[in-house]
Amino acid sequence: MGHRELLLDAARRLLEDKGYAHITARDLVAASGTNLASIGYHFGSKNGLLNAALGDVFEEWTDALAEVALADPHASPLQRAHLTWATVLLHLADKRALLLSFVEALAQAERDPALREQLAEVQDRTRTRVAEIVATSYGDADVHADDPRCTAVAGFILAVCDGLALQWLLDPQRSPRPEHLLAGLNDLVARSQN
Amino acid sequence: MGHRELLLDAARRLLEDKGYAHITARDLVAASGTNLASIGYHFGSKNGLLNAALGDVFEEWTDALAEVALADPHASPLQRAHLTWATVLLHLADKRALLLSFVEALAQAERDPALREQLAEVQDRTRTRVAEIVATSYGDADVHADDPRCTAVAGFILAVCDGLALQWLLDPQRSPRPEHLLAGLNDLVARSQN
DNA sequence: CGTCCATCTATACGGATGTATAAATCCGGG
DNA sequence: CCCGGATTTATACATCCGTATAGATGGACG
Repeated sequence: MGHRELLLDAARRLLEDKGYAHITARDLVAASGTNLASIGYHFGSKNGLLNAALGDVFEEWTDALAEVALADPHASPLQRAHLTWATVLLHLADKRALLLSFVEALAQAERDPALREQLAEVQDRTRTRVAEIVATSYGDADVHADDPRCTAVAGFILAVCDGLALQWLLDPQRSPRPEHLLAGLNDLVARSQN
Repeated sequence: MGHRELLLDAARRLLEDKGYAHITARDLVAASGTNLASIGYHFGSKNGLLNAALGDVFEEWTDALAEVALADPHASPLQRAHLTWATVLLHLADKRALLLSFVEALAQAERDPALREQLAEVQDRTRTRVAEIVATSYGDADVHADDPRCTAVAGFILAVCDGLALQWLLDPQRSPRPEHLLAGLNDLVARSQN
């Protein structure tokens, strides 16, 4: 394996247990057994390397979620949403540093257009994907993923995912539990129909 | 005004238009017309100063939101939620750097227990406050803010707020619009009742 | 007026970091 | 075998940052 692959691997490992912002070029060298200058040679800069690695990890994470949401082909949209939220919360504990990496990257993206573009693209792809799942669960061939109803539901589900993760990051103890979310949602809608 | 107040003011100003992470001690000195050593003298450290300022700004922001949510005493919970989401999205454009400061602070909080404690406390207070509003709109004297139904709804509303803000930060163009959220929510629940 | 404490000033220190440079090494092809 | 481009190595550089230190200043008070 060349230094390129070694560095990419090390970056992924570090992202998953040290976060993004506090990884130094020398950390990457130590974890990969390569050389300081190889970072610049293969990736242009430290951030170039980190961002390349981050994209991969991010994508895998959303892949895993999509798989869960699709597990039961007969689930209703709400059931899928609930399942997704529950899964997010369930796996959060293992992925704390990774989640932190996303948050740090999000902050960093404000000053790094390339990174921002990359993250936005992943986000958009995720939204589209969720919209597709929603469309499928309509069971109506005329309803496609780009139907406003589907994108709306997708945006909503993902907003809850993001918000959940954020609240959990700050205070796991008091963060909402999935069944409460579902109850809250039902209650919210029920009360407005009186 | 002593250096203490000058620094606090400068910190708030910088937080609102430069974010958190990239403020240097020398920025604070320049913006306040004080002295490098005054930071240490009055606040112990640069982060001490920044965190003190951040707490204030954060609190004002949630105050403003609560006021909006309470504007119409006859609104249903869902109407309040919708109004809150719409308001968040509406004001986001003015508060971009501030929102970024929160995200950066959230990342920083992982390595700064005092900051984390402080942010978690504000979050908790906010959640309680929203729960109180929800309880009020039940119009039932037996339902209090600590009723699970209220805290559940509150957690849910805030999760959506957070998620919305996050998506908007990354990509304002394609972030969900409040009316779509509402439509998505209704659709989600309606479809699950078939 | 003189003392003393709080506050303010100017500067130095120590350290860490990302990147560039130049030399060494490797390896495939002629 | 040997050449040359690709890669790897070792190190130097330049910069920036947070904080500590030591002394100046100012004003309240006896």
